[in-house]
Amino acid sequence: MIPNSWFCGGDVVEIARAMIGMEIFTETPEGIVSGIISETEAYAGAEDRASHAWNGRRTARTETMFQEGGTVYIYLCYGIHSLLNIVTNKRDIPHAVLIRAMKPVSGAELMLRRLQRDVFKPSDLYGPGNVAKALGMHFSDSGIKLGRSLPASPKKIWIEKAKTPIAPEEIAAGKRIGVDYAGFDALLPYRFTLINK
DNA sequence: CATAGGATCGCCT
DNA sequence: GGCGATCCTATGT
Repeated sequence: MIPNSWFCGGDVVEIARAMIGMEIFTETPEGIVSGIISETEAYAGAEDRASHAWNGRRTARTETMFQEGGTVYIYLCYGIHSLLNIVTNKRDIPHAVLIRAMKPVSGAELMLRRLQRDVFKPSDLYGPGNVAKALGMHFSDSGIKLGRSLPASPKKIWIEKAKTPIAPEEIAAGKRIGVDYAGFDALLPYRFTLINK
């Protein structure tokens, strides 16, 4: 299991890149599921117009991002979708990595049931809303720590290092999705994808 | 209290 | 490529 200290203090962009190929797990009363992380985006806190914490904005929702690395920040988007992020710095530095896609590994049946689907379409599990849904994570779980559950929550979430190492040329960088409102920051190459071979 | 808008998705054409 | 769903969050009065 990747220790939470690994998420404390490094460059959020490099952490987002390094998370490609890692396997993310959740355990709930329904069972254990996992997937290989295949797309991430870095959100670089106060200096990043695309971040909810831009300009140091600190509210009830974004407070979770100001916690220490290894905290899980989940928020509701468009009234429907829970989006899952891992906080990646020291306390009070609101950096986070959004998990946008993964390749199903364990618990495919449970994930498909959660998605109300018969097959993965496309073959990868694409879209941040779908990732959180398949993992059984909900915005009300925001604030949970990697590696252990909140006392009130029966859910657990953790990340393991890649079983097969990912070569640098297998990772593509590009601009982030859906952040056109962020001006120049929308053009930063903060999105990483695992190239299919 | 009222309001506008969003780090999206799936279905339709 | 376009559009509606759907509701919390942030902001303003």
